[in-house]
Amino acid sequence: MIRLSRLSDYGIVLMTRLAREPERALPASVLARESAVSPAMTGKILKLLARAELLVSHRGAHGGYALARAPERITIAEIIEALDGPIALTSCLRPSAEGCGIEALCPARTNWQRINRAIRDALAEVTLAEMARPVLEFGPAPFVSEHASPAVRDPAALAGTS
Amino acid sequence: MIRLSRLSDYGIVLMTRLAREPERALPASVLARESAVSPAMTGKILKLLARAELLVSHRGAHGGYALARAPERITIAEIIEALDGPIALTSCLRPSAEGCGIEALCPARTNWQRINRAIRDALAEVTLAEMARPVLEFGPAPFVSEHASPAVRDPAALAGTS
DNA sequence: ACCAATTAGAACCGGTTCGGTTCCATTTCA
DNA sequence: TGAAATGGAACCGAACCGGTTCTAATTGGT
Ligand code: FES
Ligand code: FES
Repeated sequence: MIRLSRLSDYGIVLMTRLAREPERALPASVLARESAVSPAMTGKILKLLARAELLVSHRGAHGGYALARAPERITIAEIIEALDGPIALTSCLRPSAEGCGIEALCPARTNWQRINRAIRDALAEVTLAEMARPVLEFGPAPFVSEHASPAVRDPAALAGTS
Repeated sequence: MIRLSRLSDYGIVLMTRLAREPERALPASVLARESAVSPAMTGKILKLLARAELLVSHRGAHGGYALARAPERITIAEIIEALDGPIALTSCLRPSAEGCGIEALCPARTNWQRINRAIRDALAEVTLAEMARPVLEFGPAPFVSEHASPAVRDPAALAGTS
């Protein structure tokens, strides 16, 4: 049903958290805690995002991750592509996949591309900055979401360490 | 990676085939053959589409399926929703799913909705008629596509029974 | 009346994917 | 040198999903 992989889901949440304090580097552990994503998953995801150069990492004690660019210049599409590979609805459209040999014949092809492009554009138009922008006007909301590993669903996280 | 389920993929192909001759009812068997989708899958899909009232079915000998409305009035979004349920990227947004209890708090929520809406709109703006519109100008293209069950990939289908 | 064609609907099955974890190596700072 | 981090890979189990099969109900033709 056109679903987003959990990886991307969590990834967006984590990035959103980072977008609240650009420049500042946070270790995976606190990102995990404050975003209610399991530490293991968090690690995996941050590593991927760093490899994709959406994050810069600093190793060693007092290390951590920080956004590689300003939140306004990072799009949801980029995050998804970093974590789940290129955005392509059908296997036919996936770049290197052996997938489809008869593109030249298939009458549906360019139409698929139209749909694909539409979705890609939609995702590319939402920036991290927009996602981070709090919805409620009475102060910054606590950073907790169901976009969280099933386990970590204890309200303790609500304490808001930020 | 934001992928479309095979069910919807095939479904769109089948619907596209039907859109070439609206009004006319075709039995599942010939739809399967001409669209290069396995007969079993075809049956399953058509039943779902009929139940969703996108198709009208006629039982018994000389039965078959026909579009319930004009191709211009059927959107890709409808087809996908008929086959794979409501279009919702994250589990939080899925209607009845127990999913998320803290929507009121989650700062990301309305932002997710924005993304979701964007995609939905993109899909709702492409009609079957547009999909059916052949791309090449030299005559109607043969109806074969990789949007087909792995098995049925024999070029025999190219014979074009239409 | 009967048979063949066809849809309706459900149950079932095997495989792939993916969410999630764990382990070890490497880097950095105190 | 040791604690705190990230880097990277391998691994596992389970849910999902593509795909099949079987039986019942309906309809038209002979
Ligand atoms: S937690 Fe449900 S919308 Fe974010
Ligand atoms: S067959 Fe590959 S695009 Fe349709």
